[in-house]
Amino acid sequence: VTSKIGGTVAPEAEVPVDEDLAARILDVVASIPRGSVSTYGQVAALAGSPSPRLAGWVLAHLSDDAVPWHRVVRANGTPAPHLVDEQSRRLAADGVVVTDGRVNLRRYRWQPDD
DNA sequence: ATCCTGACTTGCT
DNA sequence: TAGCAAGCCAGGA
Repeated sequence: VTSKIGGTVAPEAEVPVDEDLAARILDVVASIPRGSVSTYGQVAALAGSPSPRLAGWVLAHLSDDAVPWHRVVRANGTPAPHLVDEQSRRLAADGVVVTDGRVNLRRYRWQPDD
């Protein structure tokens, strides 16, 4: 399987362990273009993560300034409760409209094929 | 070892 | 539209 992040990836061929997996997750998030958003599930799928929770965990613990974590929301378009404020501001700065703490995914969802 | 919690999803009621 | 349960992974008590 090919990933547009930076090379080829084998989701099921080999056991993707923490570091590589975490790195892939961060890469995926880092590749989300400004003005678009993605979901934990989508990020997990693209990175080959077995669980969306892991994507959340990685962002919560291993993200740095180079990672636009604010472009990742939950499957229903709502940010996690404790960061709705900050995230909403950052998204607004990206040009993403957030109404009632919610993003219209049908409109802003990231299509890796762009 | 068990139970609980957390930047989650999906499916079924 | 809303609530609930089951899966899922990492960590802490």
